[in-house]
Amino acid sequence: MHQKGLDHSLGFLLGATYRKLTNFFAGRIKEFGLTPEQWAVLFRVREEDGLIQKEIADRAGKDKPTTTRILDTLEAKGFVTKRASEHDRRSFQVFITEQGKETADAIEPIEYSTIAEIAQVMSIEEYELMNQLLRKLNDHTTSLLEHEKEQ
Amino acid sequence: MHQKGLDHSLGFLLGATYRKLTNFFAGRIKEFGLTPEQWAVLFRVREEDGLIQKEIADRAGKDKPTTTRILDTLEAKGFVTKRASEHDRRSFQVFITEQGKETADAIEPIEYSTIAEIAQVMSIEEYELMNQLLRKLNDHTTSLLEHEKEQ
DNA sequence: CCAAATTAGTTGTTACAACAACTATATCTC
DNA sequence: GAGATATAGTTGTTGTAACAACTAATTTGG
Repeated sequence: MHQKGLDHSLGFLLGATYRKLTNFFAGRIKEFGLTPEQWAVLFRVREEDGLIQKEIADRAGKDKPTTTRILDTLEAKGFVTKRASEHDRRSFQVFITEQGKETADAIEPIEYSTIAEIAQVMSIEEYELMNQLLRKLNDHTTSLLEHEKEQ
Repeated sequence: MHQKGLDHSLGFLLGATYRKLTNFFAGRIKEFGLTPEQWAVLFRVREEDGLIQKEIADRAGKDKPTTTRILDTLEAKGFVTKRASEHDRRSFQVFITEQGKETADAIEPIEYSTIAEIAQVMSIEEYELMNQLLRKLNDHTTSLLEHEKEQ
């Protein structure tokens, strides 16, 4: 891959990096029958049992349709179960299953070691700084997007 | 959006940031009938006329199927044309049309100003550093991935 | 110089993401 | 408390990405 002028855009660089990192991680967890995005959602379900889908969507940074579909997949695979909420008949609470818990427990250390492996090229200070800058960018872009939609 | 514990993973942060940035930019160029990914490909075609698809794919950081489909879309919209290569009958050369050139000329400054607007939250030094770190990460992950496939 | 390997491109499939439109329920306001 | 509004979730559509399987053409190596 030449990727001549790869740096023509920040978005390009961000996208390329994200995809490679995701693909690398995907290879590491394929054996558990989960994609990185399914893992991101399962992680949130494990974080707090009984969350409703809207809350999971918010925490996972995904929109409602995407969350619905990923949760459906996770349910079909037996990693989570849904139950109609008693307080609000519009919503469903999501619970992790035994199988889901076991799988999550197995994947979590793999995630950490994968990040460690990938971040090997830089010092801890650089890594922290990059995270901090990315978060700044993320927050700023979020507010720009929200501003836009208000109009 | 709470995004409680957003930082649980570098991949998560990278993905969320990339998507927001892309969406923001998408809103800015929608009027030209192009998505950010289509723009990324058109940019490469404009960069050098007569490239074959494989070369465009490499430069755009996309795989062959994705490039084929995006180029088909660009051709259907009248931004590029394909012509069978005379040197190699397997391949097609891609050329930008007048309409494609005009559109690219209009979008390029928008891309720059969008990046400038988004990067406003940090200093030029921070921006350069972030780019450099991302590139490091990108290169390292690329080599990890290539390593993996050799086996 | 010919069979084997490689390369350019396409097509099919699965998974996400964004957006819009929709149903059902809940909340707000007068 | 009834109508307007907002919210939770689903479904449909389009675009992109990854992977596998395929065709056709080219290159390589004995």
